[in-house]
Amino acid sequence: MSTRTYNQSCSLAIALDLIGERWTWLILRALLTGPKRYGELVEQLPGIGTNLLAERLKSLCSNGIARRSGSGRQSAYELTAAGEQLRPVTHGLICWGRQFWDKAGNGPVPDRGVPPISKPEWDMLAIEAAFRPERSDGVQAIMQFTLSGFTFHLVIKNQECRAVTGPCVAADVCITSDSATLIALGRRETSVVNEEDKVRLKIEGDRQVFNLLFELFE
Amino acid sequence: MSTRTYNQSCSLAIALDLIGERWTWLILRALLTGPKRYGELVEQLPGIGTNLLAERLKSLCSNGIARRSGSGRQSAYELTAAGEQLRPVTHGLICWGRQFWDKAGNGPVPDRGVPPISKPEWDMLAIEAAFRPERSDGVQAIMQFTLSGFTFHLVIKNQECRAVTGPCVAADVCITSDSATLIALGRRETSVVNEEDKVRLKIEGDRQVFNLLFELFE
DNA sequence: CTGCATCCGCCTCGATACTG
DNA sequence: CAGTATCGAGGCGGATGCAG
Repeated sequence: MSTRTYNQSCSLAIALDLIGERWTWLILRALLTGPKRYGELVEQLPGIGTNLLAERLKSLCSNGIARRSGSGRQSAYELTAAGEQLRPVTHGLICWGRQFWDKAGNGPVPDRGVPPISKPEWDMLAIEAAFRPERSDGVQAIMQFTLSGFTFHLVIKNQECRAVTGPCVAADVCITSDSATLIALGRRETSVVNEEDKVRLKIEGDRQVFNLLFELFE
Repeated sequence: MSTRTYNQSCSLAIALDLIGERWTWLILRALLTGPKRYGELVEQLPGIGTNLLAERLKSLCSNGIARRSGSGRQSAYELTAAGEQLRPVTHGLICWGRQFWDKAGNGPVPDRGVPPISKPEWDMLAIEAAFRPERSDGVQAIMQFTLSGFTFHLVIKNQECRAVTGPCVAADVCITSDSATLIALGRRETSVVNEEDKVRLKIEGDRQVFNLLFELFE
């Protein structure tokens, strides 16, 4: 409960006092895709101690970065405006981290032998981060993804891209696949036809909109 | 030496495995203002254990984020291209952290009673982060700062702003002050005349260039 | 059943002392 | 000057307990 601090008059040190401790930024990753209940957070943060999660949430709330929404039965945690402002920074960090992936999805510091964990929820922010607004002038589209059974959709509008949990009836195209296949496609290590043949990729709807994936994202 | 890892196939988690541990980002803060020797790093990171610094540096080097430059007598640590790419992300985090300052320079998680530490070196990145490139079209200038005895200069060119340690003979304006005064000026809590009267601010050279501080920075 | 609080073993951290 | 060695304190991870 002592909450170690750098105690420096420096914006960076203060920011790190607030969100620099272990797990905190990953909690924000989860909250950046919408409000989450305590149990959902536990699920999206494999290995976190439940006590630690509770403490981090308390700290985020008392510092005005998150808050509790709803009440009793439906209570959940959501970001405040200050928390929401971390979205572009998080995108930047995600873009930076991409270069350290190897083909197997490992970082340079893998657990000995243990294969890395993967959750389709994490791809939501990764896709948002890969969006290049400067290429999207005048583009408006909704793309729905179902990756390994998890469904979300991307709203592209006003040179912004936002990932939202759940399906969307107004989607221009629905893509059913998994994150590994999408990554391989993005890296041009395979082709759309090939992946459709192998049933790792299904495209329903406007294939022109699907092709935006290659034009607007990197 | 076990280097705990999140072990997730997620760019953000991988990035945090690399630079998310305690002190690491503050080491990068120091290296983002130029190569530093071991002793200089210790000096700019009050409270870090020397063993921890050594371990972090080893880890940064082995992951291709920093490297040793020079040799033997003159050896120092500097960022690689991958490390340098963290500059905009760090600027973003600094901008985000600014809102949590109180008037006294404390963050929301201050050490009980202990006044926060301040080093003019930290202001270099803070000023860089406050630079708004979109306002600087066609502007080219060099501003030299001496804050609490520490001198650096700002090179503004091509809609970019870069802080460099040490003086610059080609500076358009030389500013002698301290960071608290500059912050108060930026917040419009005081005026240039007032601070010059009280000898907390000295401006030598082109005052027009000095005024760029209010136009190009926030 | 969800949302935490408590407890405990271990590992990281922080400070100091020491060495090439 | 540039680290390495050591050791106590505390944060972290996992299991369990408990209240609404």
